[in-house]
Amino acid sequence: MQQKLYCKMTLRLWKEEKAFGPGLLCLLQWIEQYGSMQKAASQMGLAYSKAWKMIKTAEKELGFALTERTSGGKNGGGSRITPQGKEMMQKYIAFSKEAQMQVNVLYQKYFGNEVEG
Amino acid sequence: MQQKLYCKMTLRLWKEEKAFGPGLLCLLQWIEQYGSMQKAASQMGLAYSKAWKMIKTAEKELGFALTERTSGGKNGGGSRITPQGKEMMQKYIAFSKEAQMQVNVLYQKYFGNEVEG
DNA sequence: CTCCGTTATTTTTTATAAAAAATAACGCTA
DNA sequence: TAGCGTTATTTTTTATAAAAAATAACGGAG
Repeated sequence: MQQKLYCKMTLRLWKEEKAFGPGLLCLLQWIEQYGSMQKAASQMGLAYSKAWKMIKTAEKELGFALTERTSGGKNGGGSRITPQGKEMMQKYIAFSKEAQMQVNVLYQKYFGNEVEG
Repeated sequence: MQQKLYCKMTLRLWKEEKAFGPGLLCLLQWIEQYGSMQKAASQMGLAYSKAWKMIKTAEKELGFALTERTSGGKNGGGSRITPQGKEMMQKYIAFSKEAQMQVNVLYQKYFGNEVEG
């Protein structure tokens, strides 16, 4: 049996550059779990330098810090999510979830009777 | 004054590979206007070979022809949109439009009070 | 049969994005 | 002071995507 036609939706927040999207959300979630940018990037199969640039760009665009990062010290330092960062994550998750549900309904309305194959 | 935060939504239809998206829609619209893949691609600043691959992939995934293409003859041939292709375009446009409206409402709900700057 | 302007297809080149690597800095510990 | 494990940053390399180029085929007109 062949795979059915389906719809992928992506929501990205922009200013001059991309400010927030699904990749960044995922990265932040892993940072939250590990307390480390390096471990988070590694978990995602992402180059550390890429992860670092994503966060740097997003924070510049948003105008506030998503993470608080320290280097050096007992365990070498680490990263943690700021309250504003956490709020952003929660809002984006809720926004995406609700949007996805609505789009699913619309997709059924327009493409629900597509044959599979 | 700085640009405000806003949201970009993209809707892509998939099977194994990407089957339909905003780029392909645009390409088909220019083909409809010009009756030529070459002119349409040129209009979009797109390489002809890329345009050709996009259509070929989409038609393979969807399982039906979006365009009917002829080469040779009086004016060298050309491309026209099949009835199924036209229907696909119309459905995708309506789907996107309605989804965009709903997402705009949601965006306001979640991010409508963001400061600009 | 040759010319024309298109589509069809493959190959080569270029541009872009990502990864990898290398180095520095940080600040605590011992 | 040296070592550790992290973040910070730049440079180099690699991978991917797109563009460009080249060639063939098509089929009607002259």
